[in-house]
Amino acid sequence: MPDKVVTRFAPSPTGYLHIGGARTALFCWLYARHTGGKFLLRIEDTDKERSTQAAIDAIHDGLSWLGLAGDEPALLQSARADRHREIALELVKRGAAYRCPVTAEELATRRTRAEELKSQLDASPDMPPQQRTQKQAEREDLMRPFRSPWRDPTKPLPEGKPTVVRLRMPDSGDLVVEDKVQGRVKVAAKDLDDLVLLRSDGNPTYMLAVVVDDHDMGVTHVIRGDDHLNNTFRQAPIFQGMGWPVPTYAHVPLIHGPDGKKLSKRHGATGVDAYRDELGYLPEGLKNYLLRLGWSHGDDEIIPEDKAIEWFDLDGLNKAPARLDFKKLDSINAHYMALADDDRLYKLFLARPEAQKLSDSVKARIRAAMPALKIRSANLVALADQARFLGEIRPVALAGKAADLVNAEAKERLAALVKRWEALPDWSEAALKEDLAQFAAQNGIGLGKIGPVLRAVLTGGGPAPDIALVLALLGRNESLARIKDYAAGG
RNA sequence: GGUCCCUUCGUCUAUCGGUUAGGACGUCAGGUUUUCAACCUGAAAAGAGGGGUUCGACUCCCCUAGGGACUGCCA
Repeated sequence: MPDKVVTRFAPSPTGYLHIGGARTALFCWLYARHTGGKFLLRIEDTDKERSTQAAIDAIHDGLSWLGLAGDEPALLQSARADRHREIALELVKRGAAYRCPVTAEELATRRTRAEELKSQLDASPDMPPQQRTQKQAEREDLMRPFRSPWRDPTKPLPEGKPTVVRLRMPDSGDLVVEDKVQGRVKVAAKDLDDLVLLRSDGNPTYMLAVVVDDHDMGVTHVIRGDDHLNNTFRQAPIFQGMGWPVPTYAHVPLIHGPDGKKLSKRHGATGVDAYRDELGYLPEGLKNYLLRLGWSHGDDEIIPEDKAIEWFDLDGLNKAPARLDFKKLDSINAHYMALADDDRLYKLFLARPEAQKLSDSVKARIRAAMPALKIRSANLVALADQARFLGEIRPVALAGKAADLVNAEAKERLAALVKRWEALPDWSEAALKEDLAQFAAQNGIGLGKIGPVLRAVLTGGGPAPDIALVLALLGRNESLARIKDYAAGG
């Protein structure tokens, strides 16, 4: 009987939920759902500087927006320091770790010396060969993974000097991980250093905390960014030192910006809150896109949540990092926009800054136009842009291309038309429909050309309105053909 | 520098030794719509390079190049 799957998402609070983190959270969540297991949350808040309550709230906020809340209340890593210490000491007792008096400063000096040597070697290519090889040897020695002299248990500790607890890495041989995404990965033990588990002030390090927490939470599958792949070889020996089972690992590639470089602030949106607030995406749209980024199920593109749960598996994950493509995000989100409930979209629209100063009658128009607005908007920003024209009824001078479409007489009539519209308490279906048809017929410009004219007149050259939008405003989404019939038939 | 990971159209990807290398987004052309959008049809567009293994390689192995991660008493 295999144990129930337990996955976890363990972000450190940085002020927002990173889009890449959101994707790994999604994978963890989907895998738990797919297998009927549990999805847990842990906040790695041991860095007191960064870990404010606001930063933690931001993570929860992003996750709940995406519908990825944990199955149990989130664990705060900082609250478990005692437990971590306990394990560190147990590890020492078992001989899997040891106390070491070498200070951080001493280690830093080592690194500085190595860099010094490198710049010396680089700066003087004509250095005498003997001197060169000597310096190179010294440097290589310094660059080697750190093994403390005190890993020898018989070496006595200096009196009164503070110590750290270091992990005793295996002396030789290879460490092997069967990663569900990356396959079999092997690292020689000699390339790993004896990392610190407990600082000299008695506080646990990340490497220790992760392992203890994962074990205590019963995590069976660690699905995380592949920037942690190397860390696996530092963590597995800790599990083994305690005689704990090592979880199954799946290291998913990171998301890169459109230019192929690691996603960073300069690419624009890195936090999911920006995708929601600034870019106006729907959570289901963003989720579907994120899922397809690095994972596939044949040729399927639009994958609703129930299908995602049914189909998701670690096997489908790609090994290469994927680039963000906003055009494709738009296209996928557009599907979900068209599917979304009108009232829901209307509420989302009302919450946006664009909607703040609109009058009630304009809002009513927009609500009425929602069925047409949503099918032509890839996201809420585009929707707000489309809706803008519904709120900007005002006569302005014809300009640009639109002016060529009508003669002087027509312009006058149009001005009158607009005046009449403005005088209306609200746009009634009959009035507007009639006016449109009449205007078109009188000017012989065809209903189709009314679009640009309207645009110039009503919005002063703003966003392109759409004849279908005008119709939607009337509460309908009729075809242009019907309007033509109407105009022709009188 | 060391260790590890990655590499199919511009982008996301399918292919799990035998295909005219498929799909999606984007792009371009045409059609429909007397605007835009939407929609329909079509087109261009890919196995990083070099060696092997094999009857046969995008697929397996090696090398090179290019990207990335880690290399802290940060997480």
